[in-house]
Amino acid sequence: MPPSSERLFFPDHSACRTLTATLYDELSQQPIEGRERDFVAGEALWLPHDPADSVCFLRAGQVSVTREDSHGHEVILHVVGPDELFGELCFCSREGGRRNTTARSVGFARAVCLSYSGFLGALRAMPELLEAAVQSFCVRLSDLEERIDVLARQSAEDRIGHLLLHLAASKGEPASEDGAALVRASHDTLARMAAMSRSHVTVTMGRFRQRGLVDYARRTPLTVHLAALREYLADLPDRRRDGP
Amino acid sequence: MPPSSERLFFPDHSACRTLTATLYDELSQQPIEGRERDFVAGEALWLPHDPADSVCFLRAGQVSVTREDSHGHEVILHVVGPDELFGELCFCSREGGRRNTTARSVGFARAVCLSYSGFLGALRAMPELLEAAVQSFCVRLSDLEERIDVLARQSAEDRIGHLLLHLAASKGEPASEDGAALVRASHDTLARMAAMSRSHVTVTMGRFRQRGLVDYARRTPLTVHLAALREYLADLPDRRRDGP
DNA sequence: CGCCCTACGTTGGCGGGCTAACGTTTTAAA
DNA sequence: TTTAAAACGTTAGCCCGCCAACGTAGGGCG
Repeated sequence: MPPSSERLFFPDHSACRTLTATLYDELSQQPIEGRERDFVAGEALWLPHDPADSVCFLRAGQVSVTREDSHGHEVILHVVGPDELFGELCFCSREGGRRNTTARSVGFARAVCLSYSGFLGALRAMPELLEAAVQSFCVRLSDLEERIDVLARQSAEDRIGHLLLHLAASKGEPASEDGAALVRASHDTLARMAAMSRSHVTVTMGRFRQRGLVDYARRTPLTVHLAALREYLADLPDRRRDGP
Repeated sequence: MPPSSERLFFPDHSACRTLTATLYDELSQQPIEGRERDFVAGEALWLPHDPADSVCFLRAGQVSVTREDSHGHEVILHVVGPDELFGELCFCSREGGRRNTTARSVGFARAVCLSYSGFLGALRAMPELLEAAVQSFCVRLSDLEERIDVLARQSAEDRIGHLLLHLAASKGEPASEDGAALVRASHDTLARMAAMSRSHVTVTMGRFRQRGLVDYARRTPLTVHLAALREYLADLPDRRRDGP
């Protein structure tokens, strides 16, 4: 889609994920110490004080990884989709080897969890798995950097707008219309991703809808008009901070 | 230091880094396609439009990885210290395999860069290197999640306070005083990390200093009184957002 | 010594995002 | 059906963090 699109090693993440999925599929059939478990809606995969001693791979469903401060405000760090690796903060988290985050299944979910040694062993045994894992790490890092880029913006339109572009690029589904993407997220979810109040998300999204940058209705997926939104955000007034 | 401190796999990151350093040291003596380069102060290691096709390892100096929006506002994503792996976003960045970030040396710096295939090959060839690389990925992920946790806070004292705690935990040096840590960062740097204005950082830091939570003077490293600051932040008034 | 440059300090004013407190619409459960 | 609970919509007011535009302190360099 970008004007100067050359041949990439992996054009997008779906390729990475498919690769990863296949390999983890083989992996789960190996006799290693990984156990598959099912989770009902809202069940916790781990809590902040749990030891961070395993890596997980999501087979089906959705899992949200959140972090909350002392006052109970919750930030969504990561929404894990099928065939994604997660929980990799293991082995070196600073505060006593604990998770410091909460992982909950959204709806039904099925996940495979591996111990650290089991994970390393599998990486050594299967070269292609190593490649897939590196890809997975890179995707996560890229995702988090993009999240920081979103949170560093101070205007509400800037934050929500760029969050939508990010979600569309990473988890968006193709829309019927051309140059648009479907994003499944409630205003409340967007608020907890952008660290804004829910009502202000609604107000901002309302403005976007009036300008024809997005389309949505109650309980239906958002339609993001990518080019129009991008152009609008680029033309936003320049609020610069104190200079030298 | 935490009350319930059990035996950890790696008590802190210095262990990871030492391990990594040693291994990369061996690595650089292997005849693989990695080349070492020196950079003068302010020189760019890469620019946003450069292809993201290599992994780097910092031997000496400091490198800042930043991202800037369309209006030229700059956010510091990562300050790389000696013996750290960086530039791992390679192989799957969405926008055409470009960096989308800028890496500049702060002062003099020396870095080794490996191609993707060279990196993977080295991981396969040296099992201990694999372990070090996984550690490195985990550190980066943990760091970025903590940054998100900081940026998600809206009060200035909350943001700067938690940023200081984070910096003290990750890059802090032991202070003469007990329960304190030294952090080397200017107000301007803190501002670009917390996405705040420089002047407001100065105001907030001034308040912290008056309360005895930090100590600093011009051009000297900050002294952060960890326990006191933590307690102060926990007692901050509860600004909660609109509930159900 | 005088110069520049960086880093920290200070204030006034203003705008935008949060809080609070509602209302409306739709889905799911009882 | 009734009730409850999400999810989206709206407004008023206030606080706080940004902006602008200064001032001050020191370090490095000629």
